[in-house]
Amino acid sequence: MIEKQETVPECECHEEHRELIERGRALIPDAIELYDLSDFFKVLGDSTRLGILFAIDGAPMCVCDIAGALGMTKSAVSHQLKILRQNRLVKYSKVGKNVFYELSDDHVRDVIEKAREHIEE
Amino acid sequence: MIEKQETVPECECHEEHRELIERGRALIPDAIELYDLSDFFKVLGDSTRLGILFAIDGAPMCVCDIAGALGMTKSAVSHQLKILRQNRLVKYSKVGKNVFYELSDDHVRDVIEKAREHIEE
DNA sequence: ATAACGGTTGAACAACTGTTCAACTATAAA
DNA sequence: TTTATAGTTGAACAGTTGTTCAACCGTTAT
Repeated sequence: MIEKQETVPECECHEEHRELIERGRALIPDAIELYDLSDFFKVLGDSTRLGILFAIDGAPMCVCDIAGALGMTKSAVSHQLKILRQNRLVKYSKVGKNVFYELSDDHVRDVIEKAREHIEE
Repeated sequence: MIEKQETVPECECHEEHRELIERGRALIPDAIELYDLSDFFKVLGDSTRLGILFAIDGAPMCVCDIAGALGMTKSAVSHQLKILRQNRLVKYSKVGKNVFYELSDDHVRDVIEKAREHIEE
C-alpha cells in the first residue's frame, strides 16, 4: 500500500471531503514507520510467541525449558525465538550448553499489558 | 500450540529446572486469552489496517475518503474495515449513501502509541 | 422505473507464516 | 576421541492472509 500518487482515486463525495481526505492522509505516518509498526505488531500476533514472552517474564529460561512450559518442540520454539531475537523483543546469554532468553525491553511488557486491558473491557 | 499435556517433552536439564518450567507455565495466560490477545495484535499487524486507524483518528471518514487518503481501492479498504469491525476496533454510522467509520475505543490509540514509543527507542 | 454512486461481498490468486522433520553445530561429560 | 545433550537451521508442507476482479445490494437523484 501507500504508493504516493497524486491522482487520488476519489469518489464523487462532495468537494468538502477533499479537506477531510487531506487531513486523514496527514495523520498517516510515513511508509517506513508504518511498516516498522505493523512488523512489531505482527511479531506479537502469534500465540506461540506471546506464550514465550509471558513464560520468560518471570526469569530467564533456556530453550528446552520454554519448550517444556509451552508443550512444544525445541525446534518450533527456536524458530520463534529467532523471530523474537531479530525484532529485539528478547535477548539471550549462553551458559554452558544452555542459551537463556529473557525480555529485552520493558516497553514490550507495557504494550502487552495495555492490550490485555483492552481485551477485557 | 497449548495442548495441555501432562507428559511434558522435557530436556535433561537439571532437576531444578522443573520448578523454573512450572513458574514459566504459570505465567502463561490460558489458551482463550492468549488467542484473543494474539488475534488483537494480528489485526494491528498490517500496514493497511494501521493506516486506516491513523486516518480516521482525526474525524470519522467514509470508505471512499479512506480509500482516497490511502491510495487504495474501495474494495480493498472495505475488506480491511470488515476485519476492524469484527474485532471492534472501529464503529460506523450510515448517513445517506455513506458509511462513516471512526475509532471505537481509546484503548486502541493507547496501544498504538505505546508501540510507537517502543519503535523509536 | 431507471440510472448512478457508495459500499459490500465471494472467489481466485499469489505471497506469506508456522510447524515438522532431518541434518547440523557446539559444548560438556565419559 | 567418542558420545550425549542443547540448540539452530533449511526445506517442505499445509494453512492463512491481502488484493484484485466482478457481481451484487441500498440509497438517492433523474
